[in-house]
Amino acid sequence: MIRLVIAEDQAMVLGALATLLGFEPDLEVVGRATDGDAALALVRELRPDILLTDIEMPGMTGIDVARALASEGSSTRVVIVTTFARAGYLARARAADVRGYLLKDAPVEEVAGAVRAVAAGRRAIAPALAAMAWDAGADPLTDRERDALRLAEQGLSNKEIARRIGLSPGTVRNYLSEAAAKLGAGNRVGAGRVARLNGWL
Amino acid sequence: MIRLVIAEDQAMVLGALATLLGFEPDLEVVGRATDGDAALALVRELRPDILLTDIEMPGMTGIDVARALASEGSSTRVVIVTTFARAGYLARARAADVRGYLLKDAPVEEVAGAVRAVAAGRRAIAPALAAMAWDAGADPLTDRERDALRLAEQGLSNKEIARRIGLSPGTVRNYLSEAAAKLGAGNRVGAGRVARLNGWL
DNA sequence: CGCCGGAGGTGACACTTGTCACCCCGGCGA
DNA sequence: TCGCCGGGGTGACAAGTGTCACCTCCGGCG
Repeated sequence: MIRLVIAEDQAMVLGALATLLGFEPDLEVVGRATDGDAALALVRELRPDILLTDIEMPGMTGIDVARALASEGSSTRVVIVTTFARAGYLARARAADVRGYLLKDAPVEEVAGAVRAVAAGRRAIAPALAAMAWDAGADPLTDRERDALRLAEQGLSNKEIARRIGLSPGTVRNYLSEAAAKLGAGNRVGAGRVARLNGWL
Repeated sequence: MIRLVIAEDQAMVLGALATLLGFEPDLEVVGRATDGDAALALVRELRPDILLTDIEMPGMTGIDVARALASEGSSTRVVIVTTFARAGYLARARAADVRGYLLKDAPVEEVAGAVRAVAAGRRAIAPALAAMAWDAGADPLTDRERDALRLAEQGLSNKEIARRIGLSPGTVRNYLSEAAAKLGAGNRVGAGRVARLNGWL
């Protein structure tokens, strides 16, 4: 019997997934969470074989949870199920020792298959993802550039961004200009789009 | 027996929903679609009692489909299930004669309830949504402002936006400035954020 | 010790945006 | 007919942004 905790912020999807996976004879859903912090607590308490989690959730992301579990040597293996096919997410997931990465585009049956594969010590990466990761390359941004870009995305001016991250406005301009150049965009807005699309923000 | 077509672009969610609703004794899922155009074709062909649809899908949105059905006097009633609690979406849905509007945050059971209510001629609006629509007010943007904002969001310059929508760059500046003022933002980026958050884009 | 490299900063210049006042012109109702 | 919108446009100015060359500081490291 494979014991499973599921974390997913959309209650409807969580409920549906839990119910369907519960029908599988060899799977048992022992816990559910609707945010990252609850998921982490639940995994620590229940020590399931597998944590099946979304990435985008209130509080900790699924990747944050995976990283936390990895760093404390938890025996629970993590499978990520997410909406977004973004190369950067996959890269970060791999770094957090995530064993499975599926898209919500996939049929439900695939989830059960992936859970079994990962429980058996194998990996399960959606093929579309694997291909995309190949030709996407690594995140070219530095931490500072990422910070600046995240704020620029919200419409803040150089001056305001500078105040928030404790740099001078001129440096912020330089960073954003540099980021746009790296990402092949003409300005901060385009740079933000590209970075977000690739899962680099 | 209530006959149902479900449209939803995430195959996993579509499958889960269809399976679970199929278990309800009084509901029958007669068709599934993963994009708006397919959903419209399917509804025309099968004439179900209810179309349960997401908003954001490739091709036509769920609201577009609802509008098309309403304009051709279809007897199929539309229930929307979506991720986003955006007042503008709800307003447009109402204008398209949509009878139910739920969030994926809600538990699965609510969907069956809403489908039954709508099939019986009643309405079903998620309470959180109803409240939000109340204090959100109407979309303050003109069509031109919306067009310009949509392009500005992607990082295009005034000149490029002007070329695409056939106006002069100066006018585009005026529109974006006006839009930002209406939305209480300091610049086009902030204006884009606010508009998107409210479902006005 | 001296040098290097990277993080951060400055200043200058061109270009883009934001703001505002004002113009043109094709309806449309009085 | 007049007048008065309202959509679209112009021009000017201030502010913000993109680009680039060059500077400083500081922590390694040969």
